[in-house]
This record gives sequence, structure tokens and C-alpha cells, in this order.
Amino acid sequence: MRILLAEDEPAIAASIVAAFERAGYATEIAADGEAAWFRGDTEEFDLIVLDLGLPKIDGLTVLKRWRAAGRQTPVLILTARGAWPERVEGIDAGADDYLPKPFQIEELLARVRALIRRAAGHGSPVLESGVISVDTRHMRVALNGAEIQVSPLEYRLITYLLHHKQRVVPVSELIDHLYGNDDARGANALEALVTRLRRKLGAETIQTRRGFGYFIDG
Amino acid sequence: MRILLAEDEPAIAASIVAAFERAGYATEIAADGEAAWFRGDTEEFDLIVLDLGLPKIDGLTVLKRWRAAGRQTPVLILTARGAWPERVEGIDAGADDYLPKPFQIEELLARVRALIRRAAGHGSPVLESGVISVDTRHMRVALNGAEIQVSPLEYRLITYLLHHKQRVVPVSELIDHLYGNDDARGANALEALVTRLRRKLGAETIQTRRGFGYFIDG
DNA sequence: CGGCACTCGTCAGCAATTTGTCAGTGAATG
DNA sequence: CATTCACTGACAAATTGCTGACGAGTGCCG
Repeated sequence: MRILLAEDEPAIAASIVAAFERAGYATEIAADGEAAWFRGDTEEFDLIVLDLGLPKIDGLTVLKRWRAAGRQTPVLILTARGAWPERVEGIDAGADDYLPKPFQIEELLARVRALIRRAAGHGSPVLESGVISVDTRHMRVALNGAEIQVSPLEYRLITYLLHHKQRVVPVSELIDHLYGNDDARGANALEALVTRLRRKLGAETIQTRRGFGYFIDG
Repeated sequence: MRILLAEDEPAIAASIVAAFERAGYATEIAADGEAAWFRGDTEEFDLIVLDLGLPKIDGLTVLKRWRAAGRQTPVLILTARGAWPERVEGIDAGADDYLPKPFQIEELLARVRALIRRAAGHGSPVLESGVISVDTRHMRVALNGAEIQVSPLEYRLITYLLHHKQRVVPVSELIDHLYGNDDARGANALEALVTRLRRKLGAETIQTRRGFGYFIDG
């Protein structure tokens, strides 16, 4: 999963990024409203976390522009405590959720999970397919009911494929969502990752469509 | 997908072309502003990537001429880093996105994908005709409801024909679309491709109009 | 501090698939 | 009936994906 965090305060941004990475999301930062607007408009994210008090362009304006341009990406806005009018405006502008500052990082994570899951059209925080199931709340993976250990990157891969199950996910998209596109890594890294994950999950769970990408069947 | 790349620096052009081809886009190069203008004005592309610093005619001028002539093709401009006024001018002139140089090729690809998706962003993602259906979002092809596997080139061919179903698509247009017309490949390559695809889809699905081209009936 | 385990990217060789080419066959057209 | 255009099977080249091995980096523990 790939998240855009629009937050100008470096300390806050850093701590959120750390939490997101730990939770298995590739996170990118936009430090002002202008950068946020452009990136949200031109790149693909699974979720955008938007602070309303941004330099250059106000967060609310950014959000309105995205929606006006038809962008559907779920947006969670961060507001100052008690800034009621702002919240209402945010919801009206098309935000999917909001969280008043200051907040517990855990709460942010919970809302993020909920939004991602809602966007993917799942009701439950548990992703399943055939013999494997992933509990996104506890970050646990089970094969035939028994828990197995996967590495952080493997976890990202399997959750992304499960969120998009039955869809052939292009290799380039996977690389985006696993690493974030700041990162120029060889496509072979992904292949190696797939091989390792297959050893743990069984060879049939992740299928290849040569020339297209990978997918997990329902 | 067919992309026009207007870039005069051979080394940069080559690396971009390589990346585009890898991503499955047929790519054509225009090495100066004049060629870019002419081709963009007379041929059909799904996207144009335009460097602003072109010989003969400046990229911005080219863009303005296209827009003045009513051409809607999405345009992504490449600017020198920090060239702020240029960017603003570019946006005002009708560019759909810009990317400052130097950039990571991955980032360019991400933006290209976003633009193409946005341009295509309407209509059902499922193409159908008779016994075959193609789910473009999942990138899967089904015959009588059962999935069949097709190669990347076969996939491009079948989707193109389905997008234009009931119309006889000239061979030259198909070759353009599949290979890009720089590429001098025997017309026989297409015939061989059609034969292979027919073996998978059934002989009647793709019909021939001798001397003209191929088509799929509603 | 040193060693051990683990993760993960890179490399290289192998295997499988895709795709272009060629040549011969077949079918339509006038 | 001759000619042109399209089809197809066989082959070879190119491409793409898989995997084992290696090693750099990191964190943990005694």
C-alpha cells in the first residue's frame, strides 16, 4: 500500500512515517500544499493523509481541487483540536474521515486501515484467499489456520495482492506500492521476493501472467 | 498505447524509450520541435511527452499550437529543475502534467500511467463481443466465461479490436498500434499473431476483409 | 564488542514462453 | 486460371521469469 502524507511539520511527519512503514505501507511525504496537490493528482496512492494547515496552498483547497478533477483517492484529514467548522468543511469537500490533533498514532493507524479496507471493498480487516488469511490488525499471516512468519516486505506484497485479488497486478504497480517510486530498484528484486514468498505460501497461491504481472485467485 | 516522445537529447530519449517499451507502450521519437508539432498534429497518440528545450520550435510553442488547433491529446512536459515560470506557463498552455529534470524513470512511468488512466477514465472496463470478454481492469480474457491466457501482444490486439468493434481496422493501423510505425516489421508478423490468437479464441471471432484489415463483429 | 540470525538486493545461469521470419499452402479476385 | 493476398507450421532468436548463491546491512543477545 502506498500512502501520501501531506504534513509540513518535520517532527510529526517523521513519526507518522515511521509508524506507517512499520505497519507495512510505503509512505511518501509532501511538505507543502502545492507538492501535495500535484502528487495526489498525478500519482496513484491508496490513501492520502492531509494536514489542513499547509504552506503555499491550504489543505482544504487541495482537497477540493482533487475532487473537482475527479480523483477518488480516499483522504483522511488532520485538523486542529476543536476546529469544528474546518471539519465540516472538510467532509463537505469530500474527505472520507478526519482526525483531530493531537492524536494517538494507534488511532490514526486504525482509521487508515479502515479506509483502505473500505476502498478495496472489504468489510473485514481479515483478508482471505484459499488456504491463506491475513489479519491486518495484528499483521499476522496464516496458512491453513496456522500462523507463519513472513518478512515485512513479504507482508506488504501479500496484503497488496489480497486487496486486489483476482486482478492481475502489473509488476510496475507492485514496485510502486512496495517501495514507493522514489526508489529505483531492479525488477529482479520483486521476482526474488515472489520466489521467497511462494516458498512459504505454496507455489500456486501467487500466479504469474507472463508479461503482465502477478495475481491471487479468489 | 502509443506515445510520442519529443526529446532532442539522444541518450535521454533512448533510455525513456526503453522504459516505455518495457512498460508496453509503442513509442515514437520526434527530435525537434517541428517534427513534434507535425506528428502530434497529424497522428493519433494516447499521450505526448514533450521536452520544452527543443531545436527549431520551442516546446511551449508546439504545445500552444496543438491546443489552438483543438488537439486534446494529454501532454506531459519535461522542464529543467526549478524553472518555475516555465511550469506555470506550461500548465496555462494546456499541459496535463509536468516533471522536472532530472527525474527517476519510475516517476515518469507513474505519471504516464496516471495520465493515460485519467484520459481513458470512462466507460465500462469490460469489453465484450459474442463468446469473448476482456476485463481490462483485471487484465483477464475469458472465452465462454472461462479464463484463457493470452500473451501481451495478443492482449493488445484483442483489446484494440474490441475497442473498435464492428469497424474494419486497417492492417497498417494495427501495426502502428502494436509496434509503433518506426518499427519495420513484416506485415506477416501481424498475420502470424492473428493466427495464434484465432487458435485461442476460435476462428470466427476475428474476421478478415481481404485487402483492408480485420474486425470483430458486435 | 563479537557473533549469529535474518532480511533483502544483486547476479548469473537456466528454463520457458513469446514472437518474428520464412517458406509452402490455400483461398479469393478479376 | 493467374495473381495477389492471407494463413499456417516450423524454426530460431529474443525476451521474460525463476531460482540458488552470495553478501551487505541490520538488529539482537550474551
